[in-house]
Amino acid sequence: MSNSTFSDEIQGNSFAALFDMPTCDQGGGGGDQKGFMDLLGISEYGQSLLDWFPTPSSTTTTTTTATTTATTTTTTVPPQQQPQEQPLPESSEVLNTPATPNSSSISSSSNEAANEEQIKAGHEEDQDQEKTKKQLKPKKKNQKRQREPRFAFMTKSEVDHLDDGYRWRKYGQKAVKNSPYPRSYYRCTTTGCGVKKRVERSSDDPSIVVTTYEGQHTHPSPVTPRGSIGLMPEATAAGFGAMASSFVIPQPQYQQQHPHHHHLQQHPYIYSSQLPLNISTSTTNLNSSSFPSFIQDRHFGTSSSASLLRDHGLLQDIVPSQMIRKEPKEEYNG
DNA sequence: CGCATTTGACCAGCGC
DNA sequence: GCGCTGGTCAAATGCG
Repeated sequence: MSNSTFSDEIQGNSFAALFDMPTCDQGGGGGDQKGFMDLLGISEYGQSLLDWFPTPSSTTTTTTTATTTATTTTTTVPPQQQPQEQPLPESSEVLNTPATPNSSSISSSSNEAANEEQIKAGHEEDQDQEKTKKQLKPKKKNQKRQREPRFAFMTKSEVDHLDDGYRWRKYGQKAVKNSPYPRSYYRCTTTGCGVKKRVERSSDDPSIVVTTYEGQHTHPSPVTPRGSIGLMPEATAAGFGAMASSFVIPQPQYQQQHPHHHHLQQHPYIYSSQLPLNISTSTTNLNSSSFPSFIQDRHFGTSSSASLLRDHGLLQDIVPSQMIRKEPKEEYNG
């Protein structure tokens, strides 16, 4: 079931957050009506939070600290919550994430590097071998297919495929076991960029879309999202409802090299996979230690935090994966 | 015409 | 070894 899939990553230590997307996309919101969410998640590599979402400004170290220090409060989801326990093939990587911040950072970094190498090599190989007409990828049997670091996030949206500023090409769709909703596979269309993402709906709550990114873009976002959130920081801080255009995945390198990519700064919520998932839907908790302080520091600042706190309703949509999985059942059953 | 999507087939990994 | 499932490929099709 799709549940197991997400929860795999979620349990493993990937982060999960739920956002209530404004449904402007349906109502003729005009423009890039794709549901927008500004939450960024990190999965297996706690440290990679930085890699994925480095602080655009100068608070990088803050993020690092917050990410690593939070490791003690990892929330694990009791297996029995899953109607069907399944082996977690994907999560194997996720779950194997080193528990120690340091090791995670190191392994993560090395992994990334290694992965990149492999990706490049793989691409060349593929292009050669693929030309041999679907001779069926002579994948290396010796070593398991290496997966890139992934992170998943949940979005409450009517739109399956969120516009994140990059161009994606759908290359597959599969029915998900125990889920009425199919899973779609996308690949970044940019040459040489092997980033992939999967999009599927939660079987528990159809309104929730789970997007899993795999790999890192090797290029800047080709598309400057309209409504560039970066142009309306206040609106962003004020809440998701005000944001309309797209979900932007920041690219570390380019972000730093191209500070004009303001929209990349629009990530009010960054969850470390190792942060407590029991972030209550209550905004109170957002203010407490259970909510990564760096998030506020980085993205909201003091004034923004105030705005944040005012957005009680919107923030309530950020719920831990546990709740996402449990609540619907209760609701539906009750 | 070029690009994106759809969709059936195929392969790899894993559990039994 | 077999079957199941996830992931990928690529031809066919659709769309601007």
